[in-house]
Amino acid sequence: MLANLENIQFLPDMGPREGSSGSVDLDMIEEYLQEHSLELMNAPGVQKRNHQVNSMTDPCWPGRYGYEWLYSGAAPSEETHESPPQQQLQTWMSPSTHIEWYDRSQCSDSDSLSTSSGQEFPPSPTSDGTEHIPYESLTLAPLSGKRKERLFQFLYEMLQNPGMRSCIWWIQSNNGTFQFSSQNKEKLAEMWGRRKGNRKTMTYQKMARALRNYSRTGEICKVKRKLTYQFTERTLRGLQSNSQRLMGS
DNA sequence: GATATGGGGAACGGTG
DNA sequence: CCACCGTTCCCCATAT
Repeated sequence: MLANLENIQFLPDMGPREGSSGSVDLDMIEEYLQEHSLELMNAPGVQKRNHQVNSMTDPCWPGRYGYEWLYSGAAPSEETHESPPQQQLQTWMSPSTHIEWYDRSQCSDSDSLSTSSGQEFPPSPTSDGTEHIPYESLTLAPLSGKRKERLFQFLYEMLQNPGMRSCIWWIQSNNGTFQFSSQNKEKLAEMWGRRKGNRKTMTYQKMARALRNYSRTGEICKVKRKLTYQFTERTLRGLQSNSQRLMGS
C-alpha cells in the first residue's frame, strides 16, 4: 500500500560512501567536539552562506539566516572534499532543483499526513494551535545557564560540523532532513551518550527511541527512508535562530 | 531466513 | 514529593 511512497526519487542507497575511508578518527572528532562544542559554527570550515538564499515562506523569518543555509542546486564547494555525503547531495539536488519540504508524503508517516494542504510545512503533530511554544524554548539559550543539552540540539550541532559528515549529514538542510550513516551511527550515539554522561553506552537503538519520542512531541519526525529524520519547521527555526544568536553575540 | 531498522510500552533515573 | 524528559530494556513488525 505504501507503494507510491517509494516513487520518490531517493537515490538508491548508494548514499554517502561509508565504506571507504569512512572510518574517520572519531575519537579525535569527539575530543574536538568537546572543546568546540558550540563554537564550531565559527570553525573555518563552516561557511555561512549567502543571505538572499533562504526563502522559506515565513513571514516571521527574521531576515537573517542560519549558517549552513544551503540552497539546493548550489552546492558549496568547500564543503565537499573529503566527505562522502557530498556526492550524494549533488545527486540529490540535481533531479529536483526546488526547495520545498521535499516529499512531505514521506514525513507523513506518523500523523503528520493530516494536512497536505498548502506548501507550508505540515503542522507538526502537536501543532493544533494549542502549542505556542516560543522558539526560544527550543534553543540552546537557556542551556547556557544550566539546562542540559537536548538530543535534537546535539544532532543539529553535529550536522553543522563538517567533520561529522561521516556520521550524520544533511539530506537537505533547508528542510531539516538529515540522515545517519549506517556505519557510524553507533559512534554518534556513543558520543551523545558520553556527552550526557550516561552510565551505559548509548546505542543507536536507544537514541532512535528518543528520536521517536520527538515525533510525538513534534521536534523531529521520521522520514520514510532508512536512517533519515527531519527536524520540524518549528524546531529548525528555533535551532537556527539560536545559532544565530550564538554567533551574533 | 538473517540482519538491520523502526516502533512502542514501561520502568527507571536525573533534574528542576 | 512531583512532573518532565531522556534512558534503558525488551519485544515485536517490517524492510532489505
